[in-house]
Amino acid sequence: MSGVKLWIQEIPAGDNVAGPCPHKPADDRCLSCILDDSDYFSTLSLQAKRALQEFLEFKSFNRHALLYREGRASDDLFILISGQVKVYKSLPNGRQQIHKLAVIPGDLIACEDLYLDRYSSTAEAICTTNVCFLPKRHLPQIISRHQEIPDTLMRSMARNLNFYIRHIANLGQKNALERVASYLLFLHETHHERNLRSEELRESLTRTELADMIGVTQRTLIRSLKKLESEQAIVLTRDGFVILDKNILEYLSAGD
Amino acid sequence: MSGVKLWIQEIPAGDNVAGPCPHKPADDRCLSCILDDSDYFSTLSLQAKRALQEFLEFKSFNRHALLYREGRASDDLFILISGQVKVYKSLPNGRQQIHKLAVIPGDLIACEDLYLDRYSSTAEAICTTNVCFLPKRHLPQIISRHQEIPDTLMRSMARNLNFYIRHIANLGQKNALERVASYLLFLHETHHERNLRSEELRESLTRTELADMIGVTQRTLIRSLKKLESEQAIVLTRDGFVILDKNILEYLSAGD
DNA sequence: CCAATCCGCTGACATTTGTCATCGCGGTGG
DNA sequence: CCACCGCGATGACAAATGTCAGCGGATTGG
Repeated sequence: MSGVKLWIQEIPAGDNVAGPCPHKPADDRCLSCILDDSDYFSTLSLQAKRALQEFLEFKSFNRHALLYREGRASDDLFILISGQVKVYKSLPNGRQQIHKLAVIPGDLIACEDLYLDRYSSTAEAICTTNVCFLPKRHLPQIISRHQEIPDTLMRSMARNLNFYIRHIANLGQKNALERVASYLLFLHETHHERNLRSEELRESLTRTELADMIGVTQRTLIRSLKKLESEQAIVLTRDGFVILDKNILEYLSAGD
Repeated sequence: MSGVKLWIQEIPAGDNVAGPCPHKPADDRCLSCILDDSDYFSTLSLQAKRALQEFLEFKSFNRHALLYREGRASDDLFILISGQVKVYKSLPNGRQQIHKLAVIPGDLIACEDLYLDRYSSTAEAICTTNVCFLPKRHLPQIISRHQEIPDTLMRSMARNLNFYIRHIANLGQKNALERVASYLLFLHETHHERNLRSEELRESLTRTELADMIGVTQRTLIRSLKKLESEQAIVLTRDGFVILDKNILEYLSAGD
């Protein structure tokens, strides 16, 4: 895999601490701008950013393009810049389970495969998406020089673990309606986390994808959405939905 | 939380590489013996082990005792020495979802809460269990001195991520029978991984706990076990089961 | 020895979820 | 403009799963 080189705005020598990049608006090809958007990487020192810059490359994917495929040699780690990526596992019976949506810039993709020879999942862009990728073979070198990097990775992995645990609890103990309500609330949170204003939450997944994420069939998903609508919790719109009453939604997501 | 100090067998100066501890049989209070059993820690250098030793403490728990409780201040990281621990999350509706069983010596417990103020789950001993715990506040110091430590932690976290992803796929896309079959196969694998010989796999969870793990009710779990028995895949025994035909089990775990 | 308890197990029935076939809308390309 | 296709949506029915009440064996403690 190969891509476009990234660069960092030159900053007066001696300025070693992290800080917002001077570009206004942000430049998609400037590593500092990219990392400033990220929860994890924004606090990296300039040196660490420079070290990353040396090995990071930039690449674009269109809808339905695969970042990587389950079973292929696992060579790279990905950092989301913009767009959305779904990561899923295929089962012997042909079904798919989406276990992760990367939507927030800075989200790390494939960190679970860091120590595996082959990717354990498939990652697919669900809209036009920009990422940078970091060949894994360079990581030991980067890590040995910059202790902030493993710390950053560990923070990201720990956050992922918590996300998965919540997902497991939802899948294991909630019925379809509760799961759908939980997902909509989750979407609402990330929406705010990204500082988006609009009342309407745009849904980027198809009904079938959403069903594959929350572990039900499309039929059941739609039944649950209708139920939420009839309970006045949400309104379905053209390509998304609006939350009418967050309390009702929370009540329905908990189940009794 | 406080416990008993661990120690390391003195080894001639200059011997800096990792190696099996000379104790035969292994000594439960000797850190080297403990770590030798672990996939992750066994390769640590002697210096790193010594650094850990300084902060690790040993503690025992009886069945049903809690290592920590969801919502309490998250101060420690745990390493399993012997016994078994279940880690679960409680939901608003009163149900529990077990997301992790620590059964193999060296298993890390609570690493998902490393960067959180409070534990996000509850950990409970399901039999007499020995662990050591490491106060999190000492980690930055240990990490800055020994780069192998974050690497070890990351390996463990990556493995956990993969385990969770598989669990999510099972919960989301398999029916009860397939999940039960998958779990039994998983148990069979860990059994071998621990070099246990007996044909009979001892089940340490109650039916209800097992149900809480695979996300079904106890009623459904038993239905599925009976089905597996009637298909000649397994035989239920006094306190465990025997796999009669691994192929049948694999076939049933895949679903078509 | 008995009572109390925990746990595995079962039947009967209600509810949820999946399956399958089908319809219709909206976009897209010839 | 029309044919095609992907996607959302629906009804009817089948299958899986949950709920609840209850039985009985094993263990524990008096």
